Amino acid sequence: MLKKQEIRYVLDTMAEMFPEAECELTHKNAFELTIAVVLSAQATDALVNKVTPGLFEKYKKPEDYINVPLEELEQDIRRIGLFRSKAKNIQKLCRSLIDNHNGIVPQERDELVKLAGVGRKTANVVTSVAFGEPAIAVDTHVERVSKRLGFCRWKDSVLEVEKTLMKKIPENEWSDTHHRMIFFGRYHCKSQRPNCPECPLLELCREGKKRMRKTASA
DNA sequence: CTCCCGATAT
DNA sequence: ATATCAGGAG
Repeated sequence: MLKKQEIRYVLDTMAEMFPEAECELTHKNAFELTIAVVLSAQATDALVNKVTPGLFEKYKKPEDYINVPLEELEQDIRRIGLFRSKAKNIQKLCRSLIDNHNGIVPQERDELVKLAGVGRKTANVVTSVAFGEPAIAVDTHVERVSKRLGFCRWKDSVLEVEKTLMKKIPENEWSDTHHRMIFFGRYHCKSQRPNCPECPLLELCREGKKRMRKTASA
């Protein structure tokens, strides 16, 4: 596990590597962001960003999503994958916004997670990115980076990972480091071919050193 | 836990 | 061919 001093070094190094890390899902408001994050489950941001421009041109308000047949919405998001469940969730989500929230995306995490298709991770993204609340959304990248680097234990659940990160990182740095960890995981500490040879954190990364030994002897 | 699912990288 | 992608519902 990383020591306090090492965590400071990791955070500073990531800040140097990705100084302008931010949400890469294109959106113009909280509603579009919510839809985009729901769509992004098990899909790349790049793919979602190919679909959402046309989608947001056609569907501007919650009413627009429920005023078309489910099959039509399914076809409009088909390329992203998991399209049947996502289309259904989006229509339920929009009905709930209209019925319970005056057509507006609520700011409270407790209310956000009640929406169809919105779990803890999506709620954290929305509160953080759209409403400026400190939060650490643990997605596949944050989880992988945290475990490889030793912020937490390999067996920890995503909720445990989030709790540990919140405890070990100052609250005013949550949102920035959250995005930097995503960039670090997406572009450097990748799942399939992590760039350990050029990693400035290799010396304190147990997983990285293990991988280097493996490739050296192969 | 399984299922949902197409696009892309390896 | 297979693994992975800003996960969540049942």
